[in-house]
Amino acid sequence: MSVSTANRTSVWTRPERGARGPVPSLGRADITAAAIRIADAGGLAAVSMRAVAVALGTAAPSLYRYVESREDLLDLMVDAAVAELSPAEPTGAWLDDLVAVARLQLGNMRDHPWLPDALQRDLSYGPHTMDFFDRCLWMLEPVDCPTTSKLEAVGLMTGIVTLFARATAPQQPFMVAATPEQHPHLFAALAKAGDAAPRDPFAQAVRSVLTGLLTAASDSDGVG
Amino acid sequence: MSVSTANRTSVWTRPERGARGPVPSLGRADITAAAIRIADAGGLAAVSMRAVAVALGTAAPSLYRYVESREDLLDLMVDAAVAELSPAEPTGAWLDDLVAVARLQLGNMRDHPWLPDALQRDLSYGPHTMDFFDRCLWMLEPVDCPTTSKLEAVGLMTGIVTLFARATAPQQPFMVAATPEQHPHLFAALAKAGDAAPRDPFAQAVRSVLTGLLTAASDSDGVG
DNA sequence: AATTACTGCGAACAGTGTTAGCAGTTTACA
DNA sequence: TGTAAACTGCTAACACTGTTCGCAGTAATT
Repeated sequence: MSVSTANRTSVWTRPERGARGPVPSLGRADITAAAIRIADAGGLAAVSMRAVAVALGTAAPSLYRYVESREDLLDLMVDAAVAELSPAEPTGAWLDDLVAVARLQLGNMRDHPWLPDALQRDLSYGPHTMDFFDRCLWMLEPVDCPTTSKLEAVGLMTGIVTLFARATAPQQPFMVAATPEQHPHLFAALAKAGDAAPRDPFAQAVRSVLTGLLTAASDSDGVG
Repeated sequence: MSVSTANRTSVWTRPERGARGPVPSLGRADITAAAIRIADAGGLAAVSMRAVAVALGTAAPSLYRYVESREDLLDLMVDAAVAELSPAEPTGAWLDDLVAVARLQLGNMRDHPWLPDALQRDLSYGPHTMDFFDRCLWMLEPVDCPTTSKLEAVGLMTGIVTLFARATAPQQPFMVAATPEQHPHLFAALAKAGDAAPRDPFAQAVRSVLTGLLTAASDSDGVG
């Protein structure tokens, strides 16, 4: 018996190779590794089928013997990247455990800056991602709340990590000039920027959201 | 005098048209409107220069008389969409004000499902987006904390809204089958899904993050 | 030995953003 | 007014993308 959320065909359900023809010179692992190397260097946009192919010394159409589409390849990349973060076992302090997981994720996205982009697709989770979710749910065992909420919370946590990963990325958002007449508050804010760095907005945000979502929260709906 | 965060050339600094040639048959507003119409119907990927061009009865290269690149067009689209949300004036209750703003944003992203995608580019903010930031900072005037933190908080709020906008979108994340042996906690969670819907995770998350980031937070690092 | 199923890949297709360059049009300046 | 400068609109084209077709070669099955 097994439980799944959909039955779309994906890389994970398709066998890696048949048993009839000549032995393939590549494997999904090779292709995935090459793609990740390219993405680490040049971003997700640099991962074209042709680029991956030349990195492997073959031609682009050959890749379609191993992968059904570029989307498949991106799914493989995500799962391979998620495999790199190995969260510790639960200690019982679920909030600390999950904040530690979030820190791991942030580091993972620093190692692979393309990861946020790859995550925001309509992706299909692979086995390592499933392991990851399972770990997080294990950590959340002491929490008494519906399991759907726990999954939601883990998903939102991951989302927030991507937000921070993006925000810390090299490029700064661009603004047209702010004038004191049209944008008085923004002008004031930009003029005296750099007052004092907040302590740890990342952990702060993660903790806030997790406690907010997973805690009984008697007076939280306020003005609704 | 003015304050800006960068001096990259962008749509906003370039004049809409010169003063020498024949009067243009289009304007940036027309092109932006057409592009938004296409994106509303078919997503951001459907917004190709050629598609926008035929929607306007012209050829693709003509658009480059009004816009320097597709990125420029996307920047215009974002600013036009942001212009549609007109947040109320501050009431003094900053948290409630901002939660209301977040709700407006969420509605805006429901009207324009491409907005999350367009927002997570390396975009350059236009005048309406500046107005929006200014409004938010105005709401945050009663809060005593560094202005950089306020800007960060508004940015993070917007990010969280995009996460929810995506999560509520039609497509469901896909998972390979979860087995009780390999993923015991995930299996249990998926098996008994649908216990009880949480009350309002959106407002919950927004409130949590905002208070977490903007409040003096005497005991917020808790168990750490 | 024949069949079947596979691999690897050159050629090609439909699509993308973008540029070159040209004819025609309007303004600015002499 | 005449002329030069600056602009518009657009056809053709370039370099790129993901992907499919179909063919030659290879290994396992029957």
